Amino acid sequence: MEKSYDIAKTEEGWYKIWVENNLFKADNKSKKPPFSMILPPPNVTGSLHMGHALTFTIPDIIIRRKKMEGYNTLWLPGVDHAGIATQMIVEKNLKKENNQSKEEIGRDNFLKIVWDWKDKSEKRILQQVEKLGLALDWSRMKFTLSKEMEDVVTKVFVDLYREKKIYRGTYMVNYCPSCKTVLSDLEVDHREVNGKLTYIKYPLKKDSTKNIIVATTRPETMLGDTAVAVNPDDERYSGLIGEEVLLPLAKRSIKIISDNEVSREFGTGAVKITPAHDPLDYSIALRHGLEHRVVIDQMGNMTGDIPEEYIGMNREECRKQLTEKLREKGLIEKEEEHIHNVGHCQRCETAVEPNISRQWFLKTAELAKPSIEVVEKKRIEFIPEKWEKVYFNWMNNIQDWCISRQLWWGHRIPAFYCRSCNEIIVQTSAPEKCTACGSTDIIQDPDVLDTWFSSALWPFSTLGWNSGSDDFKTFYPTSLMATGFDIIFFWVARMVMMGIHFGKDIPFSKVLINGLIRDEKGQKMSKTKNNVIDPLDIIEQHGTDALRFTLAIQAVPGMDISLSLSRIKGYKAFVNKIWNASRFVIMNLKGDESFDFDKNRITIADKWILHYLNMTIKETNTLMDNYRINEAADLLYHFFWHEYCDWYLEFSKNDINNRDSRSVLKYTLFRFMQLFHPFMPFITEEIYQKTGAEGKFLLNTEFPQFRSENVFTEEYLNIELVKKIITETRKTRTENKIDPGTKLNIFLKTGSEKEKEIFLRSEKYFNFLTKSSKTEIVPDFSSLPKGFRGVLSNWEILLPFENDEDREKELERLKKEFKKTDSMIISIESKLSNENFTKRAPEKIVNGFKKTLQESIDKKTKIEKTIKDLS
RNA sequence: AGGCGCGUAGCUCAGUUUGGUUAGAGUGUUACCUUGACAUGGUAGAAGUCGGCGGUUCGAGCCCGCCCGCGCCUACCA
Repeated sequence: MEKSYDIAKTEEGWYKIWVENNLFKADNKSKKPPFSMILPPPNVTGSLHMGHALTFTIPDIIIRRKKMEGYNTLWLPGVDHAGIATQMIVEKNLKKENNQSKEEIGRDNFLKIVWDWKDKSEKRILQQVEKLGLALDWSRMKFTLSKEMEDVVTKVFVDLYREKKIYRGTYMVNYCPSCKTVLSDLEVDHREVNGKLTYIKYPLKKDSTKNIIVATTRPETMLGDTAVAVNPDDERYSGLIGEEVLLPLAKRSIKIISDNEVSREFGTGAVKITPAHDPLDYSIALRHGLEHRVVIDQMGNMTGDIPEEYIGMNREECRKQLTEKLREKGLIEKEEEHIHNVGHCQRCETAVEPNISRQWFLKTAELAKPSIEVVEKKRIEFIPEKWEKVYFNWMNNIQDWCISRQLWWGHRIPAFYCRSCNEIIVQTSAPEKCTACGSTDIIQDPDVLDTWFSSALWPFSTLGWNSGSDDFKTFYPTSLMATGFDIIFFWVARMVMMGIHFGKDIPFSKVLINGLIRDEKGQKMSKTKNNVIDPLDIIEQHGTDALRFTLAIQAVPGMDISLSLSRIKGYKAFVNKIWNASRFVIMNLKGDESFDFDKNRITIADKWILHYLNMTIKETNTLMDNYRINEAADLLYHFFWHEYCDWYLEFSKNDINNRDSRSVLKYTLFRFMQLFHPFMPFITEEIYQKTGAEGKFLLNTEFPQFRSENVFTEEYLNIELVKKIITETRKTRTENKIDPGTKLNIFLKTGSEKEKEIFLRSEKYFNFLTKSSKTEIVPDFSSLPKGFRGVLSNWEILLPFENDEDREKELERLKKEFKKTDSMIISIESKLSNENFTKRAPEKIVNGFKKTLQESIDKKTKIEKTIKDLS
């Protein structure tokens, strides 16, 4: 085996072999209990980022272990067509390369280009996903816009329409003037913007010397005003309700009305009403039967029945010019700096324009009800639980979902309109003639569905729900959905609604929520901040295993992760450590080892590690069962490095000629490879194969379980004692600057016959690890030459002085230790002298304190005596 | 405006659900060591008023209350 671990050599080969050997392939006929997950499909436009690495690694760890535990596992991969994002990119390319717009080449031609582009882009993202080593069943790979998915989407749409849950209506929606489509509420990000609050005088019609002042952040919308509203309880304006004002610049007069939704405190308490361009105004207008005047078009330019000079002008420019004009006319009372929330398009960051248009909506209230119930009843569990609240909060206030988009790339809405009689026909395939009037002049709705509509169906559409497949029967509901908190509303909530409605059951029983990946300063990663860590770079330089382990050990459920390079490097060193420890074991194996070793022929150290490993396995399983992946990773890390490598491998160097000890060495290494395999699939497989796996793969082996035959409590405690004596001896050596290479005669003293026996059984380990040429246990140090002293509870250590100068130093050190021990005794004594404590605390705790106290007192006495000796 | 979360070693973070003996990890840092698995290493250290105050308790990093600082989500105040 090579002296240092070659990442590329190991990580390149195995994935292909695993896939070729169908290791990840699910079996829908299996009698084993199923465990299934659906991969959150990455966007076809995307490239792998750290968020993916985390969201994919954690479930991979889970499913690999589940498979090893004997479950019939399925992890189904897929890719999302990502409506707006993809269309925008391809449109941009088309403009850049051919200077053409999509309208110029037409819908069909454009879509052909998108499909070509999708094929290329998909290949790239999938290659990147593969680098993570995920146990995905590629034979079941799905695409959200494939024919198969389209059939499901269409059927669902038609069914919902027939159930009257999908309807078409004219409402105020969010419109992105840049993407040129409507957006759902969720696709709008509210951001604080420094704006101006402009106070404008609207002169009264009956007496133009008087006016009512309104405050607005968007003066340009005044051209579409159809009223001014005040609160009915606002005394300042009570006499004006019902009066008319002259709308400046527009040569129209509008009424002053009253409405409870108007706040008296904000601005002047009077608000201009622009029903076509503001959601609040829209709802007030509905109540009062006000006219809608559209003055801003879908591109964000001024339009409609407005003064000539503004027509076609951009909304921001118009705001400036119009304000100037008002100022000239003396109609601006004042302008104030004003920070307010403005909706922005999530994709392109353009400020959205509230817009009235006719769109398709999904009625959500009825679907939400059972979806709330299943979480309340814990049929679906959020991990960590706190995300339930977020889910409930949204579900309880859910609004109807605007599902149509003015795009070409997506699932076309299966609605057909008769141009002769305006009949709307919703069905899975295009009608030949109108079902009402028989006309053949029929056109399909040009719009497509929100990308998230197909995503909402993902857990059952991918399993062949439509065709009643065995996959659906075997693997639905799925077991676990691992995803980020940012898409609980977008995706999780909607999957639950659709899953219950169409899948007739919850889509998954657990939702594992992971946090955000940040940089090492806790900042969000973004291209503009130039702090993005690319997982592919990390994999290239430090390996997938190191990246996976770093993510795993840091992934506290639901918490953000600050990812630092130094930490990754630290775990890369750990991977190397695993390599070298394995190298040691493998180098020492002779080929005659057996996992069926003779318990009577193994050493006390063997029993110690078997016991310790057994306990660790038990704890690991408990942690993993509770999705505490990070704690399991931490536990294994510590145990492997600081118990197995630091102690056991050192002990074992003394027992290498014992065939049964070598067997334990091989056995324990094998167990470690199994335990680590879900976290670090590559290096563990490599090492497992080197120890002679005989055609099997780690994933086919049974995950370690607690075994009662490996309980050796006494031996475990004995070695723990010897470890302490060794550490104290080493400490005495290094503290006194004894050359590490020098072999010494070491003298020990103990007050316990029992511990003396224990020690003698492990003396060889002691000699080996303390560089003792000869160890003598003596009843008394007084007849010996003076030396450095180490003190444990029941033990004393003496390392003879090389020369006399050392004595002072030694005294000083002992005094310090005396003080430390003494203060500890005082603290424990005060605790134990408290009757309340001894009476009420559990016996185990009290006894623990008592034991520690006795040990400390012993130690103190010994130090005291030693100090006297040396003085 | 509501809701959620965070504050623990120089830095980045576990541990708090279930209170219990001397609070852990990575990195950094000190001394020594090219010991035959490993210098991506070893041995032994130093380093923390667990944000502040108060309460409950025999006992609080952990439970409760208040305060300070920071972050996020939701929401139609023009």
